[in-house]
Amino acid sequence: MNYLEGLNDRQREAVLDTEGPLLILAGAGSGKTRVVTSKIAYLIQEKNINPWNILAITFTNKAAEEMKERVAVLLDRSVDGMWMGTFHSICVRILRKYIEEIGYNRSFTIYDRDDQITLVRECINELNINKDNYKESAVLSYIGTLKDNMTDPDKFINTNYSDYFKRNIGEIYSLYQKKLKEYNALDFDDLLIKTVELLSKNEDILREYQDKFQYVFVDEYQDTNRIQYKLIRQLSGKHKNLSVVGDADQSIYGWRGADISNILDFEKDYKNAKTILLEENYRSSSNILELANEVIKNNSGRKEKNLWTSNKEGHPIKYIELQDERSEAKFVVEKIDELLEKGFKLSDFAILYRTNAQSRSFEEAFMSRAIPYKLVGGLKFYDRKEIKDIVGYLRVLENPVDNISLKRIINTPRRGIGAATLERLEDYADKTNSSIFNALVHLDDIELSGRARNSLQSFKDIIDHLLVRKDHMSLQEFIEEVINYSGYLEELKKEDNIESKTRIENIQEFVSVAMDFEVHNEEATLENFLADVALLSEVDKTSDTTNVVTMMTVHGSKGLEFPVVFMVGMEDGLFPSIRPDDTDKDMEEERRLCYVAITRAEKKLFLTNTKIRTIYGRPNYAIPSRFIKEMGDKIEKVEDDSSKATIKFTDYRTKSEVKNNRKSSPTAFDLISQPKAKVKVDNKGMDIALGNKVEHSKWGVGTVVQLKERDDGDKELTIAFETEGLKKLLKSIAPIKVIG
DNA sequence: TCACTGGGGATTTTT
DNA sequence: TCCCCAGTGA
Repeated sequence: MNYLEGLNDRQREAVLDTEGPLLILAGAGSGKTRVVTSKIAYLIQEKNINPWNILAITFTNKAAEEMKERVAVLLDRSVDGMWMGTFHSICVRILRKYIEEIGYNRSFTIYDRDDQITLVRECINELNINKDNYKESAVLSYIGTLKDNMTDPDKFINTNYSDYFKRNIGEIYSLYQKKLKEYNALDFDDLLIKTVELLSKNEDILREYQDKFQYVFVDEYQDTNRIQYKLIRQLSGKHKNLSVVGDADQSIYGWRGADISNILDFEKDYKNAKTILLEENYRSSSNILELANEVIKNNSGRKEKNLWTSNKEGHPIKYIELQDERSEAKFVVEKIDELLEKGFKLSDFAILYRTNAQSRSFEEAFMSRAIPYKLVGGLKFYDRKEIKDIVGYLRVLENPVDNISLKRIINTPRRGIGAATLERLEDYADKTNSSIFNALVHLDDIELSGRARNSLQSFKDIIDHLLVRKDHMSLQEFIEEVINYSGYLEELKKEDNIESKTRIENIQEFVSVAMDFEVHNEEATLENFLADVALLSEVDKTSDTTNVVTMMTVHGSKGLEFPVVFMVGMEDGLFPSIRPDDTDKDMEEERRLCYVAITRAEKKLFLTNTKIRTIYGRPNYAIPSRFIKEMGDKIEKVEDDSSKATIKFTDYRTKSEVKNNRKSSPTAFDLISQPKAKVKVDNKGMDIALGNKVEHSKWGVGTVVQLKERDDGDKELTIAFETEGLKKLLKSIAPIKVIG
C-alpha cells in the first residue's frame, strides 16, 4: 500500500477514517494534499469505490488537476470519472445539464466582474439614480453581500423602505437580477445560488447527485461561504461521507463572504463528526515557522494550535528597510542574483505583495536585468480588450440574448452604429419584451435612417453567417472565422502600429489557447470553452513556464510553497491595508494573510519595506508594518547600504574624439535608479575612477565606489553619497560635478 | 458618428 | 501618475 508509506500517525488516521463526517484541521505545510490524495487512492483501491462516486472540491482548477494526477500516479490508473474542480466549475457542470428546470437556457453566459459592472451601470442609468452617489463597484459589492446572505431583492426593498440609500440598492439589485435572467446570464454568485436553488426545488435531481457522490472532499474549507456550505450539505446529504480540510488561521477571503464559522462549527453542524489535527509542518525551517507562530498569536478568538516542525533552524530571517520602490526592487533582484550563484534556481523564488499594483517596479527591475519572471494575476490576458471583444462575439453566437456582449461588439470594429441607433434597438427590444438580437431580426419594424439600417443589416449578416458556420467547424477554425469574418483582424491590420501588432499577437495566442483546449478536452464545444475561459482562476491562467521567478499577491499564493520568499511592501496602510471603516476583524484577516505569506517559505525569507512609497504618482512617507514590530527578535534587521546611486555613464564623444582619446563636451549620466533623469557632468567626465569625489547640488558630496563596463559599451558607476535624502524623488536634476 | 479633451478617481484581496 | 468616462464640437 504505497499510499500509506511515509505518513505520520495522524495523517494515516485521516486517510483510513473514511466513513462519516471528518474535519481535518491541517496547519500550514502539514501535508494535507498528501492526505487527501492518499485517501482518495485508498477509497478506490481498498474500498473498491468507483472514482465516479467521488467528488473533490478544490480552490483552483489547477489544484484539481494536480490532485487528479497524483491520485493517478498512486494508483497507476486514470481516474477521469472523478469529479474534481472548483465550486464554480462543479456548479456549471450541474447547471449545464439541468438549468432548464429553473427557467434558463443551457447555453447561458457567465458574467465576469467587468460584465457585472457594465450591467450595474445599465441598471443605474435605467433607474435614473444619481451616479455620483452610487459607484458601480460599491453597489456591486453590496449586491454581492446580499447574494451571499441569500437575501431576496424585494424583501430587501421592503425591509429598508424608509432608508433611501438601501432602497435604491435594492432597486438596482432587483433590476440587475431581472436583467441577468433576461440575458440568460449568470454571475459568479449565481452559479452557486442557482445550483442550490435547483437542488432544493427538484428532489429527483438532488437525489441523483446525492446517490452519485458517496464521498465528498472539500479543500480550503475555511474559505467557504454560506452558499457553498449549503451546497456541500446538499450534495453529501445522503451518504454523509464528507471530509473537509482547512485551517482557520489561513482564512483570507472574509471580504468575499467566506465564513469562518463554517469550519469552527463543523462539529456542531455534523453529528458524529470526527476531528483530526495535523500539526507537524514539513515545509518550513523552524525559524520561519516560529516567526509565523509569533505573528498569528496576536489574533484573539482563535483556537490555540501547536504547529511544530522537526526541520532544522535554518537561515535567519532578514528584514531590510529601503528608500523607495525602486531600491526595493533592486534589492530583491540583486539578492536573487546572489542566490542564483549559490545554486538556487529561478523557480525557487517568489515575490509576494499585498496589491497587484506593486508588481510594476519589480517587473521593471527584472526586465532591465533580463531575468525571466512570471506574473500571476495583474495584467490579465483574458482582460485585454481584444480578447474580451472576441469572447464577446463568441458569447453572442452561443447566447444571442446576451445584450451586454452584443452591445460590446455591435460597433466593434466601427460599423457606424452609434448610440442613437442602438437606443432605437433597445427601445424596440423593451417594447416587445425581447432582446436586442431580436430587434435585429425585425429591423423592418423599426424606424431607422437608411444608413443605420444598412449598417445594422450588414452586422446581422455577419452574425447569421457565423451562426451557420458554428456547427460545422472545429472550435479553433470557428474562432479564426470569427476573427476574420467580423472584420476585426482587418481593422487591426489597417492600424498597423506597435499596439495593433501586439493585439494581433494576443489574438493569435487566444486561438492557440482554443487549440490547446481542443486537444485536452473531449467535449471541446464553444460553450465549454467559454465557461473555461470565465472560470479559470489566475493561477490557472498563468502558463506553466518552468524556471522563472514568480510574482503574485499573497492571496494568489495560497496553497503554494517556495524555497525563497520575499515579502515586500511591509508598510502600515499597505500591508496591513487600512481603510477607514475597517474593524478589528479586518485587521485579524490581514494578520492571517501575513501568516499565509510567511508559511509559503521553505528555506529563506526576506521582508522589506520602503521609507517612501509612491501612491498615485505622489511620494508618501511610509512607516514599517505593525506586523514587523510583532515579529520582534524573530527577524534580523539588515542595514541598507545602498545610499548609493548607480549611474549609467554614456560616452557622448564623437568618433574622432574617441579615436584621439580626447576628452569632450558634456557627457551624460543616466541614473539607473531614476532612469528618466539625466545628469550632466563636466569635461572631466571621462576620467572617472574609483574613489573620485562627486558633487551634486542636491545630494551633496559622494564617492565613486564601483565602476564597471556595461555590455552596451557604456559605463556604470555607483556613487555613495553621504547625505541621506539623496534618492528623494528628484523632479529635475542639477549638474553633477566631478572633482579630482 | 466619432475623435478629442478635461476632470476625477483609483490601489485591497478574486471565483 | 494613469486611465476611464462624460461631454463637446466637427
